[in-house]
Amino acid sequence: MPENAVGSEGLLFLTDEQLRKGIEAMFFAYRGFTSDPDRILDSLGYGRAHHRAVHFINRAPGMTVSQLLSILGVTKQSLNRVLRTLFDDGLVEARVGRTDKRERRLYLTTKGAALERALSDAQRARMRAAYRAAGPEAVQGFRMVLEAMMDPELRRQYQGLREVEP
Amino acid sequence: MPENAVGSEGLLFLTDEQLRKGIEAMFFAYRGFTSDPDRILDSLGYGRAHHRAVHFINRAPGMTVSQLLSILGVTKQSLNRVLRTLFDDGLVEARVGRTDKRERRLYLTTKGAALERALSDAQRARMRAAYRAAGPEAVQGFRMVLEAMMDPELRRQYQGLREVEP
DNA sequence: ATGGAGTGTCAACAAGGCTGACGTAGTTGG
DNA sequence: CCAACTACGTCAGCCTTGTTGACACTCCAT
Repeated sequence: MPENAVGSEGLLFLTDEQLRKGIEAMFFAYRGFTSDPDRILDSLGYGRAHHRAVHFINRAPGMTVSQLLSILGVTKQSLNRVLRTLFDDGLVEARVGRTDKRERRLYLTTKGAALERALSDAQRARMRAAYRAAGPEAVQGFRMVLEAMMDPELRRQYQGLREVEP
Repeated sequence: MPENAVGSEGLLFLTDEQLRKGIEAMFFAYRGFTSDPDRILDSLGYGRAHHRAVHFINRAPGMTVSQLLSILGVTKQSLNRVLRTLFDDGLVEARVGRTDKRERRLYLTTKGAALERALSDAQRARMRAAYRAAGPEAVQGFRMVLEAMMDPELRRQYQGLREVEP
């Protein structure tokens, strides 16, 4: 891309035009990013909120409700509406905390894990294709810019997720 | 980042773990990406939908309603609700098309341009900081991956915006 | 045993998507 | 010149997902 050339000393490349391109790239790419899971979710009567919940419960099984709340950054009323449908449909189950019995530890059921897999397969396929098309160094850069763009608190959530014992 | 090392031949890096990291990076980064404009919009009683409209009208002044519809990917009823408030508040004005009088060409007013500037300044500041932190090659990679992640039709929208004559 | 934390729930509301249907002005093709 | 189509607006109604405020319950910790 000669017209898009980046100065080798890395000072002149921060024009408003470059920044605007980056902003629009985020906008359009995010649309693509969510479109495949959205189709699956739609066909099942779910929305993105369900996807997010299922994703992070799969990511860190045994998570409590308030941990999930803080990751998702929504109110508990909002999350609860979603969690309830997931319970009712048998995708997620809650087990009472062992040491603290007020807590409800969240787990995917077999059925929930199947949905999670379907959703993430779709999303990974797109991500894989994009990674392949762009190449390894591009992927490195992609991740670096995204991490730098997060709020510090969110960056901690991003880096600090681990499995929790019930 | 040694623990994150990418194989120099670029074949082994597409593990599920790498892909999952990329997916979550998109999720958290997008939250950061929208947070600064969101604060400004909130204080004025607007939402993201207003931001998107104002952004693209600024981007390609003289755009018709249906062009904007196709870029935003929403229904006209939805867009109209937003446009009406922008007209009423004097941020956007519509001029009847010169050759085709059915068309309404959209322009920002001085006031609208001021809001657009405030919003994009905030967003650019974050983007600039992320770019600086990540470095020029990272920016290149960032853009490449994002472009590869877009739907082909959206990619055309992304690349093909230009100013339109009324 | 009392305060506070973790959770559920009810009610009410708003933004911003959607569909379907209809109207009006203006353009275009036969 | 008229019929058909296009661009746009609008009304009505629905859904998801977010919000606030209030209240109740269980349980942990001091």
